[in-house]
Amino acid sequence: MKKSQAPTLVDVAREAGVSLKTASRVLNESSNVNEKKVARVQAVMERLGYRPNELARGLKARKSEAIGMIVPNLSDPFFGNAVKAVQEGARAKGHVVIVSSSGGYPDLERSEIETMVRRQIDGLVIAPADSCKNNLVRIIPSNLPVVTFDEPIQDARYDSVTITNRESAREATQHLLDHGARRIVVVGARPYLHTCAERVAGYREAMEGAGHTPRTCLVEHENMLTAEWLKSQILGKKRADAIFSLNWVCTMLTLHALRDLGMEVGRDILLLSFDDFDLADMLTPALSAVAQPSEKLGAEAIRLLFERLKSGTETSPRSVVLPTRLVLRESCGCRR
Amino acid sequence: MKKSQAPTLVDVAREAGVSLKTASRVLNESSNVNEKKVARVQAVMERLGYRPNELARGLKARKSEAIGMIVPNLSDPFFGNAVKAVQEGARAKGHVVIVSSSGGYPDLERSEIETMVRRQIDGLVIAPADSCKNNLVRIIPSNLPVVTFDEPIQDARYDSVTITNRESAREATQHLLDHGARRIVVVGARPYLHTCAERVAGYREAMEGAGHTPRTCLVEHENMLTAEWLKSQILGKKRADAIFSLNWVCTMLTLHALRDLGMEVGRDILLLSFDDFDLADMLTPALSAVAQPSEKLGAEAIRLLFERLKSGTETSPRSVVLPTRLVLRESCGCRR
DNA sequence: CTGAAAGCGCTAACAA
DNA sequence: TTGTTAGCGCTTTCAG
Repeated sequence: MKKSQAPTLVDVAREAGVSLKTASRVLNESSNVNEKKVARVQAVMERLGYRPNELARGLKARKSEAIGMIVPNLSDPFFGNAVKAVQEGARAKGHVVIVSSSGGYPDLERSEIETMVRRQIDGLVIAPADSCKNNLVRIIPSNLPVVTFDEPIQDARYDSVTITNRESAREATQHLLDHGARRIVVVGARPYLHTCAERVAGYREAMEGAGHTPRTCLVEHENMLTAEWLKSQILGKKRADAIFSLNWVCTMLTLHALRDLGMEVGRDILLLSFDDFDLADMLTPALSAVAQPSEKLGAEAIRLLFERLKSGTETSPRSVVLPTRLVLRESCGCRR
Repeated sequence: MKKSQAPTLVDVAREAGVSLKTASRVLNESSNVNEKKVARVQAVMERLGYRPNELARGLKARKSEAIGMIVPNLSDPFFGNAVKAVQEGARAKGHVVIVSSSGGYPDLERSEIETMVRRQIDGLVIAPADSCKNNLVRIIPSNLPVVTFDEPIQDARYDSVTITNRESAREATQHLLDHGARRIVVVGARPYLHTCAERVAGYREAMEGAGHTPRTCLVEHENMLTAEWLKSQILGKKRADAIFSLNWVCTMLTLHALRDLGMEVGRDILLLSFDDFDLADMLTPALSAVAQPSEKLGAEAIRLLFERLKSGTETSPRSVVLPTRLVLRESCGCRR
C-alpha cells in the first residue's frame, strides 16, 4: 500500500525517470547534470510540490542548521529584542532558532539545554539564569559552540557579549552625585547575578570615590520588592534623596511603590534606572535611564556564534563588551 | 577510522554487549527486557553520556515534535507574551518552538513558513501579517495543523484565537461618548488587517448609534503616523475632542505627537488606547486602555494546536474568541 | 525475551 | 554525466 505522504526525492526521481542521485544533484544544484534532466526534474518537483526534508538532510550532514536560544523571560522587552536580533541573524545564514524561556530557573534551563542538544542544535545563545558556580558547563557538550550574553558564565570557555555594567553604573551614580544627591540607595534583585554584582560595584566605586556611604538594598528576587520593603529602606533615620534601580523590573516596582508611598519623583526623591524602555520619556517626570543596546547584544551574539561555528570550538573565547547610553531626562534632577 | 563523535545507540549496544534493538528498547522503556540488561545498558548510557538523537528518531517516526511560531514582531510585548505562553505550553508536551519574526511582510512570512515546513514542523501557530486575500493557504500543506491568532485568515479552515475586536472597540468608544466626547477620531494603521477593520467597525457602530459622525484616520503603515499628519487630522475646522487609538504603536506615536503639538491629554483632548501596557498607569494622566489577554491568546493557541494534532486536520475548525478588559484610568475622562 | 535486517529521506563514495 | 550502493541514528517488523 502506497503511503499518502508528502512526496520524497525518490518519488521525484521515479516520476522524472532519473536516478535518485540525479534528483539529489538537481536539488543541490550540483553542476554536473544534463540540462534537460535538470529541467525535467525541476518540473516534476514543481508539479508534485516537493519539499526537501531538512531533517533527513541534517541527519546525513550531522548538522541541523538550528540554533538554540534560552533567555530568562521572553516577555521582557530586553530579551524580546535580543531574540529578534538573533533570529534575524540566524535567518540570514539559513538557520532557524529554537527558543525557550527559562523563567530564571537553573533547573529548567538545564533541561531545556538537554532538549536542544538532543535535537542536535548547531549552537547555543544563552542568557544564563544563574551565572557563577555554574553547572551548565557539565551538561553542554564540549564541542557545542556557545555564546552567553547579558550574564557571562564565570570561568567558562564560551564567547560572551555583555555591557559595561560597572562603568555604566558608576557613571550613572556619579551623575546623581553631581546633582547633589548624597544618600543614594541602590535597589536591585538577585545579587548572585554577575550583572547585578557589577552594577552594585560600580555604584560603590562612585559613592566611595565621593566619600559617601553606599546603601545597598538588594532582594533575593524581584517579587520581594514591595512598597513596604522599599519604604523601610528609603525612609530610615537618614532619608534617601535618590534611588538608582538596577533593572527594568526593579524600576517598575519602584515607580509603583513610590506612588503608593505618596512620594513624587523629582521633588521628594531622584530616580535613575538601569534599563530604558518605551514611554520612559512620557512619564512625569520623564525617566532618566541607562539604555542597553538590546538588539545589538543579540546581533553580536549571533555574529560570534557563526564565527565560532566556522573556527571550531578550540580557539580561545572572545568577549564583546558593549557600551550603554546614559539617557538624561528629568527624574535624575536634570531640567529639560 | 573511528569518528570521535558523540556516542550513538550502536556504541551503547556494543559497549553493553547487547543488540542494537535491545538498547533501543531500554531507551524507550519498552517492557520486554531482561532487568539485568536494562541496568547494564543504562549504566553504559550514563557512562558514555549518551544522548538520543531526536532528529533521527523523528525521521523514523515522521514527526519532529517541533512547532513553528511566526509573529510580526518579536519585540512587541504583546507577541512576546504570546510566544512565551506558546513555548511553555509546547514544552509541557515535550515539543520545542521554532520562532520567527515576519516583520509584517507577507513575503518573508511565506519564506519562513516554507523553511519551517521543510524542517518538518508538526504544527504552526501564526499571527498573520496580512490576513484577507491570503496566499498562505497555498503554500501550507493541507495536512499541517495550523492555528492563527490575533489576526484570522479569511475563509481558511484553520483554528483561530482572536479577541472581541468589534465589541471591545464599540464599548471603548461608547465610554468616550459617555464622557461627553462627540468628535472622536479613531487613529489606526494598516486598515487592510481584519483586526483593524473590526475595531473601526465597532467604533463606527457606537458613533452612528449615538448619532455622531465617525472620523476615521487610518494610515497604511504606522511609520506614516507623524505629528504633522495627526495635527491635520485632529485640528480641522471641527477640532477633535477625543482620540481612540487602535494599537500599541499608534498609541505611543499619538502620545508623542500630542506632546509635540503641546496638547495635554485629559485637558485638551481625551485618549483611549486599544492595547494596555506596563506603565500605562504611571503616565500623567494615567492612560485608559482596552487590555488584551496576550498570554491567554498564546495559551489558547497552543492548546488548540495540540487538540488538532490529535484529532487530525479533517474535523471542522474551531475558533476561540477571548474577551478584553476595559481598564479605566484617567485619560478617557475618568477621575480617580 | 532477543536480534538480524530493512528502511525513514537524503547525501556521498565509487564505479560505470 | 550518471547510477549503484552504503550509510546518518534510530525504530520496527518478524523470525529465532
